[in-house]
Amino acid sequence: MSSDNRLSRMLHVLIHMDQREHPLTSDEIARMLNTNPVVVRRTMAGLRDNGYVTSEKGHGGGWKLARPLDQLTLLDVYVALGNPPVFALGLADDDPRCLVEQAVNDGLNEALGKARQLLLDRFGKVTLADLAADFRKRFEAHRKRPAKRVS
Amino acid sequence: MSSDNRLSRMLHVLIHMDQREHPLTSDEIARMLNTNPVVVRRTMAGLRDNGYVTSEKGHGGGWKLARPLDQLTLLDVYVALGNPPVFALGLADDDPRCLVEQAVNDGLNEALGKARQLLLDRFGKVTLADLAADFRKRFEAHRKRPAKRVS
DNA sequence: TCATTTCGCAACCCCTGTTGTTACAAGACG
DNA sequence: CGTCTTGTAACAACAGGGGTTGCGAAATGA
Repeated sequence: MSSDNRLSRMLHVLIHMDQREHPLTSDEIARMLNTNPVVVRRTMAGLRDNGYVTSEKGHGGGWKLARPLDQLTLLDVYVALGNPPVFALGLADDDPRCLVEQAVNDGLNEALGKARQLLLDRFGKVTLADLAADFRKRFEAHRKRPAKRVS
Repeated sequence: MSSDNRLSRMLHVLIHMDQREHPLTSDEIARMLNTNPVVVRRTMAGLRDNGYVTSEKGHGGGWKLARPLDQLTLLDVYVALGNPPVFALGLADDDPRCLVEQAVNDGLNEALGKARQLLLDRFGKVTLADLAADFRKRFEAHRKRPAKRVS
């Protein structure tokens, strides 16, 4: 597992939750994600703390969406996960004495900062409803052409 | 180690190499980077294989720049390091059957792809000479005002 | 009341990739 | 030949996401 899949997984789950009436249990979600319920609870905890989903214990319990998908952006979910690092690339020393390294840091920071900003701006503009709409389009196409296309 | 510091380190070293006449040994470089010579050789190997630096054994040996800094971009160095992953974020499944997950992947891939492209485009436009020029500016400023400024 | 369902959470191990370290071979120079 | 220096293999250290087990607590239903 080289990379952090939490955002991807949470988006996936949230859209499924919107498609269903009843709450989803951690166990059901775990099967969707090919993982196990503890990982699900651990990851969803941030979304719960931010009020995007609610969890209920006992019979008939599980996870429910707390707001419509068009009021939830990818950025909201990303932030709810605790702003995990975007880049695998980093600086050798954040506050170096060497003037050469300071110049290098500034050059890299400018490029990384711009890329990060572009990414997060985009995340902030895309709602989960946008992704769900894309899903519905695929679903319609799939009904008409259920055979596998191998391009 | 949360992130990959090789690019940052190599940029740092290459600019120092340009400031000096004689070859730099792995040992000297290691001291600059607060690491040890084996790490230096391992990391510089990619730059050597791409012809950006040369290495010589024995007395008076070490590492030398093989081309001027204005003919070396950050992208060149990045690629010479083997195109390491840019993002710490990734998809749960690269080729999912679930249509919801496909929609999520497309949404994320678009945002990540654009950010990656912006970053690498920028890397391709900045030469090591640009960073060196920034260093020289800092150096001049430092000579006039050597006292620490704490903002 | 009691059993069952379900979340909450701590504690641990596993995996992957960078970094650090030791050891040794091989080439270059005096 | 002796020393300097790179080249490389092998392995430990470390960090962070992910997986697993175990147990507690709350809600439900009989």
